[in-house]
Amino acid sequence: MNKNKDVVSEDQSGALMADVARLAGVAISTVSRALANPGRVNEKTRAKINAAAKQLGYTPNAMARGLRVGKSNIIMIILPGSLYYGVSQIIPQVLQSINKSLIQGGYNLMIANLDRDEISERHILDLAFGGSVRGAIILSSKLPEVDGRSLANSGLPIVSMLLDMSDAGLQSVVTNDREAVRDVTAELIRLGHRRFFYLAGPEGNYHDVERYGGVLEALEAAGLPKESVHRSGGRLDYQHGFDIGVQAADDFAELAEKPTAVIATSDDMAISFVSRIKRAGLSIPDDLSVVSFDGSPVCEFSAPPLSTIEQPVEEMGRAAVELLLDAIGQKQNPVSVRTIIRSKLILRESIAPPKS
Amino acid sequence: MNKNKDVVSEDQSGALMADVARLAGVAISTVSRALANPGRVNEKTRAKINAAAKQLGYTPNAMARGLRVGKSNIIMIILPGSLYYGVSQIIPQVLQSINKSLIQGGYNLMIANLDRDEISERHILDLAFGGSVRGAIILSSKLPEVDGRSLANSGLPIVSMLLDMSDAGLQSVVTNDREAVRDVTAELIRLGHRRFFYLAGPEGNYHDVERYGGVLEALEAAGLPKESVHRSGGRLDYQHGFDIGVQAADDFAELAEKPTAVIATSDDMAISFVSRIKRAGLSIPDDLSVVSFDGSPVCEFSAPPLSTIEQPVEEMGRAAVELLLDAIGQKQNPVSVRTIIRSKLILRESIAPPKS
DNA sequence: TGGTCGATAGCAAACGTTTGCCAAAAATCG
DNA sequence: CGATTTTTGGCAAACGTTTGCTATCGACCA
Repeated sequence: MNKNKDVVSEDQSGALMADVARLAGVAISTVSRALANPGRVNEKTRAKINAAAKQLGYTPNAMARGLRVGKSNIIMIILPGSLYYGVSQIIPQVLQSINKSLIQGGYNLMIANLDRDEISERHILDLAFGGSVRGAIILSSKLPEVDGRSLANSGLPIVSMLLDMSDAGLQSVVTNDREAVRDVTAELIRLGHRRFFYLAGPEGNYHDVERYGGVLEALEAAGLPKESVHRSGGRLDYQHGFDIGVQAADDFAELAEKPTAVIATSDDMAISFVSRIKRAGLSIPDDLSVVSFDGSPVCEFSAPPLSTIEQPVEEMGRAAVELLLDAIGQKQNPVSVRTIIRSKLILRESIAPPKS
Repeated sequence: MNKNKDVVSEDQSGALMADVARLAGVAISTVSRALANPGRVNEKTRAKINAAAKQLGYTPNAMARGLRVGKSNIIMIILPGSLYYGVSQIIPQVLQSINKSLIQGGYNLMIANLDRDEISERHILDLAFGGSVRGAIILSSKLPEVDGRSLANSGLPIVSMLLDMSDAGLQSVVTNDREAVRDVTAELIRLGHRRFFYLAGPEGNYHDVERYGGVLEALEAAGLPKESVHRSGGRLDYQHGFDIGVQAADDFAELAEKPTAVIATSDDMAISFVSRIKRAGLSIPDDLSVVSFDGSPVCEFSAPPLSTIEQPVEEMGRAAVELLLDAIGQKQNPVSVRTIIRSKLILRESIAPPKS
C-alpha cells in the first residue's frame, strides 16, 4: 500500500516517520532530530524534511515517543468525587485555567475523579504507576492508597490546589482563607455586629478549619467571646452546597437569640440560605448581613447581590501548573512548600450595620 | 529536603512484566496472557503469576500496551473555549457523568479546549492524529481543521453532545430543545401572554435555531403573528451568559410596548436579566413571567425561584459514551444518528398569568 | 503402543519513536 | 596541504508490551 507514492489519498491511517524520511530522502533518525533538536541538523535538510512532513500530514505518535523516552506528557487532575460542595461553581474555571497553562508547556490534561470507593482509588493509582501520567494536581484532601501502592510514593510530582496539604509534604497552592475571613469578620464587627452564624462545609476539612479559625481570631481580637458565633452545617452527606444552606436556614429558625451576620464557606450555601431566610420573612441586609466564599459570578445577580471572597482560581491554576512543571523539570525548589495567592473581597449590598 | 531518605525507594520506577515473569518462574508472554486473556493459561500458573504481580506491585505500562496494540484508551472531550455561555453551569455534571461511564468501560478522559485560535485547533488535531486518543465527544459546533488535517476525517469516532451535528454526519445526543420550548411557550400563551421577549445565545447556533424555532411554532399554532416575540442577544463576544442578560435588560427598557413573558436560552442570562429587571422596579412574575433553559440547581434559589427546562445531562453523558464505545467496538450502527433525551420542565414561581 | 489432539508455555518479532555511537564530510588551523 | 576539529547523517539498539508461531507434554483413542 505504501510502496508507491501514487496512492495519494490514504493518509488517514497516518504517515510514519519512515514515510517522511523516504520522501525527504534521508534517514529516520535525521527526521527525528530535525523535528525535535534545533541545530542538530543542517537548515537545508530540515527544510526538506519539514516540507515532506507537511505534505504527508505527518503527526508523531505520542505513545511511541512516550514509551521511548519513558515519560508521558499527560498531567492528571484529581477532582473530589460527587462531593463537590461549593467547589462545583468554580471547577470549570479551574479546569480551563490549568489546561491553558499546561498546553503552553506542551502537556495534556486528564481528568480523574476520586470518589469514596476503592475502584476510583485503584484507577488513579493505575494511571500513576502505569506511566500514563507525568504529574498530578489534586483538589482533594485524600491521597489514593490501596494494596500498598500509594500516590504519595509513586514518584509522581504532585501539587495540591485549593487545599493546603503541605503537612503531607505536597506543594500547595491556596488562598489566604484564614486571613480573608478574619478581615471580613473584623469588618462586620466594626459595623456593629456581635452575634454571628457560621455556615460550615465538611467539618475538619482544611477550608473549614482555616475559615472558622479566621472567624475566631477576629472575635478574639475584638475581645468577643467565641460563643458569639454559632456553627451550622459540617455534615458530609450533601450532594450540593445548596443543601447545606437549606438545612442551615432551619437551624437558624430554631435559635432563640438571632445572629445578625452570616459567614458562609461557599457561595452555594449562602445562596440557598438567603433564599430560605427571605421566605421566612427576614430581609437582607436589614435583618441579616451575609458574606460567603468563592466569588462565583452568580453572586452579583442574587437578591441582594452577595458579598463574597473571591478565590483567584485563574491565578491559582497558573501557579499550580508552574510549580508542577518546575518539579517535573527537576528544578528541586523546596523553597516554599505553600504558595498563597491572595483572595479579593468583593463587597456588595448583602452587608450593612445591624438594625438596632 | 528528601535527600536524607537514603535509597529506600526501589520500586520508584515500577516493576516490569519481566520481573513478574522471573519471580513466577514463567515466560513474559505467559504473564501477559495470564493478566489479559482468561482461559489461555492454566489456573495454577495464573495464580502464581497474580501473586507475583501483587507482591511486586506491578502495574502494566499503558503506553507500551497502547503502542503495541495500536490504540489508546483515552477519550477526549472537546469543550468550547472561553465561550461557555450558559453551558458553564452544567459542565461539571457533564464531565462527571461522562468520566464515570468511561471508566466503567476502561477508558480515560482527556480535556481539550477549542478556542477560536489556530493553536488550539492544531493541538486537538495532534491529539487525534498522533494516536493519543481513541475517540472524541464534542461540545462545540466547529470541527477543528487546519493544514488539510481535519477532525472529520481523522478516522476517529466522534459523538456530539448538546449540539445536533447530525448534518455533519456525527452521532449526536441532544435534548428536545424545540419541543420543550414550544410546549413552555404554549403554556405561557394559555396563561394569557401575548407578547414575548426571547433571549438568544450565539446567533445561528443550533440551540438558538431550535429554541427560537420552538417559540415561533407555538405562536403559529396559537394563531399569533411572529412579531409577538422580540429577540435580544445573539452576540458572540460575551464571556459569560450573565453579560447577555444584563444587556438584554437594557434592551427591554427601550421597548415601547413591554412583553409580559421572557424566554431565555440559558439560566445564566435569565438570572442576570431578572436581577436587573427587578432593580428597574418590575416584579416577577407579576409584571413579567420568566422561563429559561438548563436546569441549573441555582435556579431553585433565585428570587423568585426560576422555571427552567432541565437538560438531562447525566443521561445525555451516559448515552454519548455508550454511542462512542459502540462506534469504537466497530458495531457499525448508523441506525439513529441523532439521539434525543427528553428534557424536563421544572415549573416554579417565575411564571404566572399576565397582570392586566 | 504409536499416533493424534488439546492445552500450555516460550521465542521472537513487531509497534513508532529517540538516541548513543560511529563514519563521512566539511570546515578550520598550522 | 595535511592534520585536527566540528558538522551532519545513518545504523541499530532500546522502551515494555502483545501475539503469531512453534515446541513440549500429557492424555486419549484406536
